[in-house]
Amino acid sequence: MSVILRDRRAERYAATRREILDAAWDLVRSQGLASLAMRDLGSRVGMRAQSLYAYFPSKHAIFDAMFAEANRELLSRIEQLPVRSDPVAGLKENVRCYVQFCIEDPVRYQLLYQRTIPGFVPSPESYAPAVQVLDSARAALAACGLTRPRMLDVWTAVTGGLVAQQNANEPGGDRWARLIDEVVDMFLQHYQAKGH
Amino acid sequence: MSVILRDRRAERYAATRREILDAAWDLVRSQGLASLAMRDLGSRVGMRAQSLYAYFPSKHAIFDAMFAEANRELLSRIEQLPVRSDPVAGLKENVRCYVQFCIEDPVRYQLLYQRTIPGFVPSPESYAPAVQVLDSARAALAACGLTRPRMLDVWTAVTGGLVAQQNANEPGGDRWARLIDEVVDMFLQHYQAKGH
DNA sequence: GTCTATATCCAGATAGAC
DNA sequence: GTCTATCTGGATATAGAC
Repeated sequence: MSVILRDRRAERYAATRREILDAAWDLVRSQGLASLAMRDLGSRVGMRAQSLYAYFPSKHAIFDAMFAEANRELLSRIEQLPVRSDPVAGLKENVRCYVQFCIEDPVRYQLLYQRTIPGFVPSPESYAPAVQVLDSARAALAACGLTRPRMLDVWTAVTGGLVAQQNANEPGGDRWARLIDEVVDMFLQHYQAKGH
Repeated sequence: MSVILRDRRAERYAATRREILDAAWDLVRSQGLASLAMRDLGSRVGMRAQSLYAYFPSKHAIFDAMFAEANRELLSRIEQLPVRSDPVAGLKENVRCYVQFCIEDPVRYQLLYQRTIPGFVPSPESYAPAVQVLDSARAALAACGLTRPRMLDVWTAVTGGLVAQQNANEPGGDRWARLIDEVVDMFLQHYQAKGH
């Protein structure tokens, strides 16, 4: 009778991949996205650069895995937000979660939202969670009675603008992030008024 | 008696610098900022890469000259806007000018507002006009009775957000740019109301 | 001011032994 | 799965002749 065994080899393989990705995050955070080099990455995990190719077929594949990982992390946080009976509270929680995620790691933000790596295009699978994140914002707005596409565009501009200014001008600070409530109030007062 | 002669040599030198910068703009627009290479640039103007060093001491110096040029261009456009008796009209004209400048050339936007070139830091002289541009926004807001620093931060977030979304998601389009009036109205209705 | 020649260094990726 | 060895190509920048 056959027994089910853990695949120790696969486990070790996955653990090494995990280790490589962690090292890659460390490196890009300290030296910048564009400066990630296979050699540095290899030596960080105790390998020659060439050996990394046993785990990832290319450097862009590493970026793609990081891109997917970051998107999944954001989606996971959004999905774990408590359900609010007050839709405005829900909307504020949604945007707070998004802004916090974007400003707590400017390099991750750069990878996800600014396309600055020559030749890197994320795969559709890696990009997919971002669509769900946008859907969550759409749903949060709809719960507040705001369903027009234009309103979602203004919403992404306003919230994305806070994050962009924060990361560009004062990374690590909160000069723009602390304006969230004020900006959401401004938005809601405008669009929840009659006439829209 | 001495006569004043044109310095033909200096004129030629300046013209060649001008030609190099124009070629650099062409190249980064078609291939991306990060892909600008001295060889490509040289061959675009009919030189070896090494000869470019007679005109610019380094590649970063070329980026710095482009950075300065773009900032001066924006400031020049802002300063040439007609004076408006209606401060709201003045504010809208200011932001329209800014947004138009940012979206008509996404690569220039990337150079000015996203720091993505490893090691490149603009010189203070090149950066200076950007301060005056921000001052013009501050003045336009003040003319509308909005003088608190927080209001300027919200303003830069809102207008910067429109530009960031436009360039990131639909470069060359106007899906966010056409929301300017609506967003300015939202902003003014909020901050020109009593209580601020 | 432009050239050739070169220095120096780096990159991503592959082949094949073990 | 990791290594050595290597391929191939890229880069910025300098030296010195003309």
